[in-house]
Amino acid sequence: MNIKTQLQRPDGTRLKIVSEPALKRLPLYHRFLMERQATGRETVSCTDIGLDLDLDPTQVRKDLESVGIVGRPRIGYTLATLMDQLEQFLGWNNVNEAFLVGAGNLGAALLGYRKFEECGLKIVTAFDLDPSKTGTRIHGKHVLPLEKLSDLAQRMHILIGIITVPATEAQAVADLMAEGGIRAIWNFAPVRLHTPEHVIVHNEDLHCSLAALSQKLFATLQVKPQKTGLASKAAAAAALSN
Amino acid sequence: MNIKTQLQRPDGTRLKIVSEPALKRLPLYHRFLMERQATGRETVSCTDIGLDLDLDPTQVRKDLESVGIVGRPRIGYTLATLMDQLEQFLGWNNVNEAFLVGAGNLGAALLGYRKFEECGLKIVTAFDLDPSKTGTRIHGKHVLPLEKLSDLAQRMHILIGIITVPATEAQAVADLMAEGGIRAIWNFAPVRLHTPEHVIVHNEDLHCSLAALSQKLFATLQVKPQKTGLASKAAAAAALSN
DNA sequence: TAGATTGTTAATCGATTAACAATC
DNA sequence: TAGATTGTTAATCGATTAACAATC
Repeated sequence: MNIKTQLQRPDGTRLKIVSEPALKRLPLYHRFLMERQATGRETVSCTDIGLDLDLDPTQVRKDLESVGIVGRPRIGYTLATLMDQLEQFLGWNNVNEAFLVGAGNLGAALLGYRKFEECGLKIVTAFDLDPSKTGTRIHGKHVLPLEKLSDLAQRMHILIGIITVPATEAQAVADLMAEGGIRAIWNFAPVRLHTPEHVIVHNEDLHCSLAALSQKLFATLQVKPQKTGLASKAAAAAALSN
Repeated sequence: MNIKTQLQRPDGTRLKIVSEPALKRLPLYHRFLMERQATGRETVSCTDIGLDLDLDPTQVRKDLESVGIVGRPRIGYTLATLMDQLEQFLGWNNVNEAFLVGAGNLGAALLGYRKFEECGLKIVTAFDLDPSKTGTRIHGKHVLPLEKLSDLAQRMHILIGIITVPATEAQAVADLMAEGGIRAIWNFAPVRLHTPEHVIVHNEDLHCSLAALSQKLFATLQVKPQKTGLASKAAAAAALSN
């Protein structure tokens, strides 16, 4: 079956294919709707959304359409309904249990981040190689020895794995996850992982992201020399002389 | 001046404009080269790189070309030279000092992450509103009260700010940063920030990223029912029944 | 009704991929 | 020389933006 065609779910509902850029915008829309809900308004237009998020209204409309959400000409979308539909589509009403491997600084931060649960992600257990960490709890969650991962993942039907180990260990962890039947890996280690075809990897590579940031900054400093204050002028000059 | 044209730096060197996707791949190339260096080989071809990173060789070549790196037909690129050129372009030989605001879990994790320094990012100080945190040190770095940020940023010519506060406070922090002459914000809070035109924002929104991941997982489970083991079949079935 | 907003099709833009000549 | 690999131009693909009719 072509991935481009609309898929049929077991219950007959159609599953729309939404492009990744569009997908990443949906949570932004939802967030804006929450703010707007506080104002008491009951409808929104794509113009409203686009204005706040600095996006083309047409793009917003296309995104909503791609998810199968329809509005009413002249009126826009009903706020509450739209929020529901987005939550539904994003799966925020369900719970996906996940394992996290690597109870270091970053791992601990993710374990302590409660907001993920609102997005349907529940990190249930952490794993680590370091015996000084295993057996402890971090933010209330058990840290188990790594060798238990694969077996437990299978028995608990865990589908999502989060990798926050150093780059050198990441591939080995990914292998264990694949072995345990995990189907999606959220990889925070700065390496590209090789996995079996049915295991998808989503890279959160802060190094790459940082490279993009520095470069954008550098380009900006070149193109638009600051015009506002002495201090900032000096700063820009200092940066250029690097 | 059109941002699309090649820019001229004060020293006459041309500054190439590289697309963001390409930019984010450059660190991956560098990483592969480091691995390869360990094997003792002295040259690489785009095919080698593409094979390891699962990228089209033509794309690799285009990326390198866009940065102004040239190779030799039939030979490829000299490993050491290529690494140097990438580091040069990415600015990893210089140091960019940065301020971080929000000494919570995530903030602390970033403060403790030494690898950023290899990429030219040095987080020099942290800031927080919480008086129980200010005055302390995290991973050796001072945590100062937020009100000192703007003034200090100006005096130290800090150009990069990192935001790891809750969504509700992020905009206020961004305003302070802009006031302090900061020109680039790495924003980990799940909100879109509004900043003056000359301040660029790079969003690292894990919520959005998670949405993309869950959705990809969901789509994969629909399209390719697992064929390998009983356990994983059960897992997939369980997920579908959600 | 008039006008704002959706729905939908077409145009543009940019990035990726393909093709092929140049070259070491 | 022969063949692998770069350099470079063209084709494809997908996402964004523009245009405009339908509609409440």
